[in-house]
Amino acid sequence: MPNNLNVLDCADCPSLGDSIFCNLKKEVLKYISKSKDETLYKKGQIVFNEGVRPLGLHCVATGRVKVYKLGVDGKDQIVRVANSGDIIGYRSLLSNENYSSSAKALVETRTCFIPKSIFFELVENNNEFALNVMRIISKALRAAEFQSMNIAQTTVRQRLADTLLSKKDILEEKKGITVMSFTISRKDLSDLIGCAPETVIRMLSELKKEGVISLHQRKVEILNEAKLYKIAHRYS
Amino acid sequence: MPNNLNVLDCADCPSLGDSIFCNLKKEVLKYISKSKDETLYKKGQIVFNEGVRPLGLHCVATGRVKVYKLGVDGKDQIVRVANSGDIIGYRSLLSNENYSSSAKALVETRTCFIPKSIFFELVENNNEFALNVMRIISKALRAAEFQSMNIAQTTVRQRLADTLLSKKDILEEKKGITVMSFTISRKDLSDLIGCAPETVIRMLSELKKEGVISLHQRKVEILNEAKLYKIAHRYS
DNA sequence: AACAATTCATGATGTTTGTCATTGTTTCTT
DNA sequence: AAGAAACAATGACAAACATCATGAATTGTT
Repeated sequence: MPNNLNVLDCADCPSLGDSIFCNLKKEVLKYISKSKDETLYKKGQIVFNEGVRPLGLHCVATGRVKVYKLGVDGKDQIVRVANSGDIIGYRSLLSNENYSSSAKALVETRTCFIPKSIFFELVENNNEFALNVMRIISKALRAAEFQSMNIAQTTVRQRLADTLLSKKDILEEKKGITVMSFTISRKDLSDLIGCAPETVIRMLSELKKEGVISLHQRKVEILNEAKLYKIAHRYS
Repeated sequence: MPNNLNVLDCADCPSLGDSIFCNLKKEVLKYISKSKDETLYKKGQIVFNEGVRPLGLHCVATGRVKVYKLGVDGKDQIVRVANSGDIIGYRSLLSNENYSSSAKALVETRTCFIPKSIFFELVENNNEFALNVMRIISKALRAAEFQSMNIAQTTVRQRLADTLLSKKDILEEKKGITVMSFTISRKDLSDLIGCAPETVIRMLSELKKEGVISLHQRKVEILNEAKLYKIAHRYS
């Protein structure tokens, strides 16, 4: 069971700058802080479940959460990965529907829960905030539409390369040198890409043989970024 | 070249009730009408092109428009089909990006163009309107996320059945009896489903052999709706 | 109405990817 | 620290689908 805390003021949140709350006034932030509920999720814990009625907005303060749809026989589809500063569950809230996806903590994660009433108060009375929300959904929509085309028209190898590149900003230190590496399970990778885990494993082995990446347990390290771009057919 | 007209007041638009403008006051509608620009597109004409900067909002008054992304070598991906009352191009407008997809008239289509400035005036000053827009994007996002999972996890046969069912409300008259039929090219069907046109043709032939549909040129008629549901794995 | 240009339809073939089975490895639990 | 459970890796095989080629039908154009 997740722990409930109630400490940090939104104004002091380290992720404030990256969030849709970035241009809200101090007093508004105080008001939100009073009504919010901070929660700590351990790795693997569920933040919310598909099909359930949303009661408010979840905001990732620290950690990482995967948002995924339940597919046929355990074959989930990861819709997006939310990092600190990101909000989750806003789509269902806005269209007044039950959650169309579930959310699960990928690592230890701290979230803030803002009740539905407060969220709609903000949306309805604060233009800047409403526009921020619209921009967020717009970008999510662009990404989702791109993803459909991507799955329909590219090979697993291409998508894998693309996904690895999109994760490259998650840097890790290794003997003082910053390397492009990150930790992810094969199942999560396959759920992101939209294929069977075995296929991901095969493609990873292939890329490893080609010297493009190295693998140590669940840690993937990018060795040849340029080649990865070529494989992904991305030129940026 | 599309014809420019300027006649109908938004308040008299037959699609008003189905649109995001449905709960705007008469005087607001008059104000929009004054600034808008009505255009007639013949079948196959482009409404806007991917990569171009949006200058305003397009609203489909009558007709049907496909919104699609350019994929690799001519393999487009249809994002959605907009009917009368639907708005198109709002996503790019809101996130202040160039169009991420193109729009083309599937049949003779009449649209109204509302300049960017007027659209943002409405969004910023009219809460009801802003919420309508949010709901529209939210639903589009839900659909797009579902589509990703659908393409990743279902067969072409399933998706074809699903797509045919989703078009069944486009009824046509046949000797006085209302039948579930509609006209669509194989290429458009394949761009919707995300596969090669030959595969769609094969699956259509299969369904025809099984007596589930009948084909007369580009007209598809649903003969056995129940079986189509079964094939699509939809139980609603 | 006749021609050109698309689109439809179908077959043959190859690629990509999924499924199932097996073994080794890692991680979790007690 | 040991046993159980989950995950990773790989092979063999099958299914789904794309591609290419060809001819027929349809549509658009003059």
